[in-house]
Amino acid sequence: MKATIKDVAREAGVSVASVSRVMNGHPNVLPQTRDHILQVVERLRYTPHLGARALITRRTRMIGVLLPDLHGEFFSELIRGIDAAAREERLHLLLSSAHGDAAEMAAAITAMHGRVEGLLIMAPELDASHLGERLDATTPVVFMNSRAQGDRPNLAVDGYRGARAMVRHLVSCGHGSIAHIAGPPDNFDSHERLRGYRDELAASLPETAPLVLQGDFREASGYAAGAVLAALRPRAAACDPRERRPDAVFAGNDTMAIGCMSALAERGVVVPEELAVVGFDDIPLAAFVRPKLTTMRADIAGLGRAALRRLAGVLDGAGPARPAEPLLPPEPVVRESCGARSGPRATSPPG
Amino acid sequence: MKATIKDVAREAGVSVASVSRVMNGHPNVLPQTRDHILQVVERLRYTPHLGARALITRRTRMIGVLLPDLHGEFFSELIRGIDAAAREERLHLLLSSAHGDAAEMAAAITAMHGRVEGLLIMAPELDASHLGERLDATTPVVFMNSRAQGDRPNLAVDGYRGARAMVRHLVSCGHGSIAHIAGPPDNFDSHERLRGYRDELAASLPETAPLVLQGDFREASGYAAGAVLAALRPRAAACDPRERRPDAVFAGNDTMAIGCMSALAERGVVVPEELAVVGFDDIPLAAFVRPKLTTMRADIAGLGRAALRRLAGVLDGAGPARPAEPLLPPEPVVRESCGARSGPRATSPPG
DNA sequence: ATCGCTCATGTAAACGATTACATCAGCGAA
DNA sequence: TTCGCTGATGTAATCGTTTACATGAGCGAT
Repeated sequence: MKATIKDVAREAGVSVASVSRVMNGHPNVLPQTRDHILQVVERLRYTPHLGARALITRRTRMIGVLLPDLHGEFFSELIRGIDAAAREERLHLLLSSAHGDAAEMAAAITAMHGRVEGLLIMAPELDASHLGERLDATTPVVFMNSRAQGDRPNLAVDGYRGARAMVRHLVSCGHGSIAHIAGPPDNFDSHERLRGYRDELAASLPETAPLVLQGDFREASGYAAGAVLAALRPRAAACDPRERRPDAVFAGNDTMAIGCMSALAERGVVVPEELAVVGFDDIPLAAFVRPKLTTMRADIAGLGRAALRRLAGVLDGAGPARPAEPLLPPEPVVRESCGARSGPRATSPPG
Repeated sequence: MKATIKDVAREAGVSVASVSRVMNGHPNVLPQTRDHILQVVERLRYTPHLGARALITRRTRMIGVLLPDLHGEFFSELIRGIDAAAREERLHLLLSSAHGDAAEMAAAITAMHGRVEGLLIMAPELDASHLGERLDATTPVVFMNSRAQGDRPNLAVDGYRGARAMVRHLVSCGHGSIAHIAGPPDNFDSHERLRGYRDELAASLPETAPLVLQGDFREASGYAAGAVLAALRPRAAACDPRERRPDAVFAGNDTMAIGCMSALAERGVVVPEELAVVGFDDIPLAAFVRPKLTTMRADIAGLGRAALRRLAGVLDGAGPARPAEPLLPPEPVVRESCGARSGPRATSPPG
């Protein structure tokens, strides 16, 4: 059995109060007493029981992190950011991932009561709005990349503006028809990026119809979409515009973009000359595929870091002020896969 | 302030014991009493304070996960496996990542005392052996991919055998000279894979000298290594064998392999015809790069899952028996980048 | 009526810390 | 000597639970 404060007190011939005082660095304890207690602490290998301490101080310094079923680099980057900030703030992370539905998430929240001081939640499911009711008003919560939850803080990358900027960039590269590989339906990020694609397309290329391929943010779905695109008639041979392959495809994230390029390469469709491909997120790997992927940098780690800092702020009494969080603006990083460097293409050859 | 068990008891006109009993599903409570209490619980939105419960039951159902500075998909896959198993075992995860040195890790362990019932530690630093002293003998620990720590359980992917198998495969593809891109020094995994490379090279290709390029498991270091390899003289033009480019390169992990291929493609070295490239881990992306990456499947998620189950086992009294854990055997997944499909090459053209 | 049993419920002692308050020694001033 | 102050230390309440044990009601057997 592990040593408790009582063991130390008995062994040192002092009261538990004194031990507590030296453990917490309080003044008003004789140097010799302190030294003696410290020796006993060392000898007994005493470590304070943080659970017991938390019970009375009402500070656990733990925060719960609830994440959906995230994949690949997005997940690691997010955690990396959160973890780094938590370290700075001397906070600990209770991680609970892979939440399918709101019910499961509610269960996880219950499981955290009395353990955490605050919650960091990423609930990209569009129907997660009734989740706000499940959490009592007393525990501070910061959302990430979620649909607005009442007036609770919500930090998000601005997928809508990012998507519009990306489509605009493709148009400026001379691409006259642009498809989109969407992320999972009912996902907030997918939704925003799709919405941005639609709106910018309508604004910049009003004569063309949107072409949306359904994906799920994973490699394989990007691959499948790539196969579909490869099967369409190249522009030159096109007759019915509906069977014509677009000039460019904007994937909802980098992972799908890479999957898509894989399918294209396999079928001999050369990127970007025959079909430009761009992504979203700027995962580390984006710079290391061939051709290098043009994408929107989302700074996912920064998002995690900012969210945790925000939460730490309200924990320290900065208060839940400023309910409307500014959306983090993603910025374009132009590499090769968009065809920008090969110069603008002819906009629309006849026939 | 949140409702406590006392509030419920008072409100329902019963004792705290009764409330506790219904909350824990004990028998011996009148159905009508139970129903009444349940109603009050609902009305007051009472949730048991798990910290307080843990204090007396001595079961927190939390386990601490200590990870080094992991990157990319390896990290996500590992967490995914751990998390899935934890969910099954109704355990919660206290995550602490990015531990540079043993001192920082010791601090993290202290910070977990009294919160967790057991520890899952990945300490690939070779000098982490004195870490065992830091943890008292009473808390169960399971290591992952670490150098053996006394007789504590240690689950690991067999990097040594995996590396040998991979080198053997390259040889069987007809490659007569093989380089290696090593992971970070002082890392257990790097070390094992490098050792496997060396030993198998000595066994299968005794006439050739090993060529080891230093990397750090990240994309950029693989890229740098690729640049070095591209600069070497192609086999045909070779004079001094030390300046001759090898036939194949075995990267310490997939991430570096992908970085390496990126550099090669950029410099016009075609994979696998001019230089075969293989990796290790089989991250999801490995199947979606061009050419598709041949690698050793490590089942990282499976490792995490197994480690957590093992820990749950000793928690439930299965005991710390069977100290020597079998190493998980990685298996080769042959795709395109090794040149296997293009048939065996001429082993050694004259000159 | 008494005994003894079962079963629902209540009382109070833990768990391991923190901390307000009490106590007490030492000491200088009146 | 006595008072009051200061500063070190001890006592005990407290945090929100669980649970061993006590209590007491109901009831069939004697």
